Amino acid sequence: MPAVAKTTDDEIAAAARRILESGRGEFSMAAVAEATGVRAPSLYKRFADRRALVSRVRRDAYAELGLVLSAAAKGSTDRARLRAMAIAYRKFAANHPRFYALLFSSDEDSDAATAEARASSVAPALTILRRAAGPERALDAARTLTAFLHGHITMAQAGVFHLGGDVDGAFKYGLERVLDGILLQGTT
Amino acid sequence: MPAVAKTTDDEIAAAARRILESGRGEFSMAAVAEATGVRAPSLYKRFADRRALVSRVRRDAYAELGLVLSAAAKGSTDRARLRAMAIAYRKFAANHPRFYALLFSSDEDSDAATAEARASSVAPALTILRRAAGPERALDAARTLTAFLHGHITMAQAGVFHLGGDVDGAFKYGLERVLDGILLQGTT
DNA sequence: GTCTATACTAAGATAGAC
DNA sequence: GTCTATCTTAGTATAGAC
Repeated sequence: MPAVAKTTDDEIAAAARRILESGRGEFSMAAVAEATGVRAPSLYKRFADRRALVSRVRRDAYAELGLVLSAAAKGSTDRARLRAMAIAYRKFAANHPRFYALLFSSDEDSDAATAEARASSVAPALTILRRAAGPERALDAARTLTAFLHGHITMAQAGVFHLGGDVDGAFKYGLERVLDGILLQGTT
Repeated sequence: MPAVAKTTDDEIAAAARRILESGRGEFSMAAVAEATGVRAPSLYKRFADRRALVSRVRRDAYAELGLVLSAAAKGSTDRARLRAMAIAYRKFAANHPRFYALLFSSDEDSDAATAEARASSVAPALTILRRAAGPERALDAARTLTAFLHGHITMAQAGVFHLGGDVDGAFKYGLERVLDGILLQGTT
């Protein structure tokens, strides 16, 4: 019975993610194999190459981020909902820095599944912004907010902010100022 | 005369930068050596290891960005000066993507020289923001603006924005909204 | 300071047996 | 599907001669 499966695609992807999050660098195929309980060559029966595995993990990351954002979209006003989503987004990145970083690694990973996972992770914010920033400005507003979030997170992780001051405070201040800018007047 | 110098620290750093900007990945010591016209081992007489060379190139990047920003800080109002600096910042990143990326690679590169180069590159913006956002909010405002810029640039480079819409337009819109948010009322 | 030569490490990927 | 064994590429860094 050597042809019996010892692992699955899901297990391999989960192991890759675990290694990514625990380590300080990328995951290697050898490390993923060891964590999965098989030898490295066996991985290539399930994923064509390392890129394919990275791509799969990236899709998982978009999916999980989407769930986190949807769950966070609570509040009595659009502004409150956006604020809650922004804070959840930042928390997700802080809890899973390398998993999060995968979302923005430019691997020319332009397959349809990834694009769809990405689009659906932003969808709830876009729905709110169509109301709160206007239908024709919703996309630009989403990009403004996301750019601020991503920039703040990345810079904090890179240690660029260690010139004094309170990073949490800077984030809260910046978030309110960005919301001030993108939300229509009268949106509380 | 084998003890005659064939190269200098500056030449090595310049070659490393060139390779970084032209290639699609990191620079290798071997490639830097070849571009400099010496053999790889010779580099280790001038830079203790690869980290030291990366660190040097990063400092150069901060210095050059600082010059670009200072030169761009023209305009009849504080808002116009900040806008011009933001556009120059984005252009710098677009022209030298990997050189720019070096500024945010977390190498635990916390030597004093780097910190100083970083601080001085932000100084002109801080001066303006002390007036335009208030002295006690200048630092937070600078971080908000920089986070937006860095986030937008990074996401564009990663290809995250290819879901339709106009990236340049999104940038201009976002920049004005962030300026709306951080500038005190009455700042034209 | 520069060189040749080489040690060392790491990683991705494949061939072919079972 | 999984394995052992191996190929290949690539890179950092050092030893010791000149």
